[in-house]
Amino acid sequence: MLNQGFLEDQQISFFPFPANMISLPNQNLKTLSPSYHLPQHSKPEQHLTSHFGLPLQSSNANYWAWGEVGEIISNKILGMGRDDHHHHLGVSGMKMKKMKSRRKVREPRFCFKTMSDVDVLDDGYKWRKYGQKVVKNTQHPRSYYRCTQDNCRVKKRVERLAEDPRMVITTYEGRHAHSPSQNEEDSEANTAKLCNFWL
DNA sequence: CGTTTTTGACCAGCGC
DNA sequence: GCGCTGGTCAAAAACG
Repeated sequence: MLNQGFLEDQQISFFPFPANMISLPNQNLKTLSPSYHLPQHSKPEQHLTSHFGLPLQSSNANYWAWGEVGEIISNKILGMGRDDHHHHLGVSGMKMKKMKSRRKVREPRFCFKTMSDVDVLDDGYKWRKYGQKVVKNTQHPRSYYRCTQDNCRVKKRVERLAEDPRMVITTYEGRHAHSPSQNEEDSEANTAKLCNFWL
């Protein structure tokens, strides 16, 4: 049975990503273990299927990948977070006022699963960690990251599979309103490769 | 010393 | 209402 869900009223698309769509720029590969390119056979994890409300799709590529094209309904709280300046005006973060629910904002979200011994894959963007949580029925904590770019509210969370600690689940939420970090000298190549990702 | 991470507390949503 | 759970905040600590 699927989890209650934000998915029920939206269209869902699958991403049986070809391996080359997900592969990271060469520059970044050195930070990854060899096993990153040597996936082993694995089976879809049942609890993940229900968590995301999506059947996993296998491919013969290097990755299990799945996701959605769609939107989620945000909560009705406005003025949260440091990219919103309401709380600098005397409303403390923990005493935020509930504002009238604006038009519901929906954010695209998708996730994928890779085999890697590093938790945070270098995707060309700069992230700041803002939380970590141990979720039920898992032994590895889930980490929450936010894009450091101003006016960019993209978030991602990273967790490791309890059943197979070699696997990392990365979930992106939102869409970047800017290009990946300009610090990398071959950022053009990065952008070229990653554009498949974010479009 | 500016930026990022850590970490416990807080919050909202859900099920009962 | 209460308790559980996942997501977020923010102060302090760590980092470079």
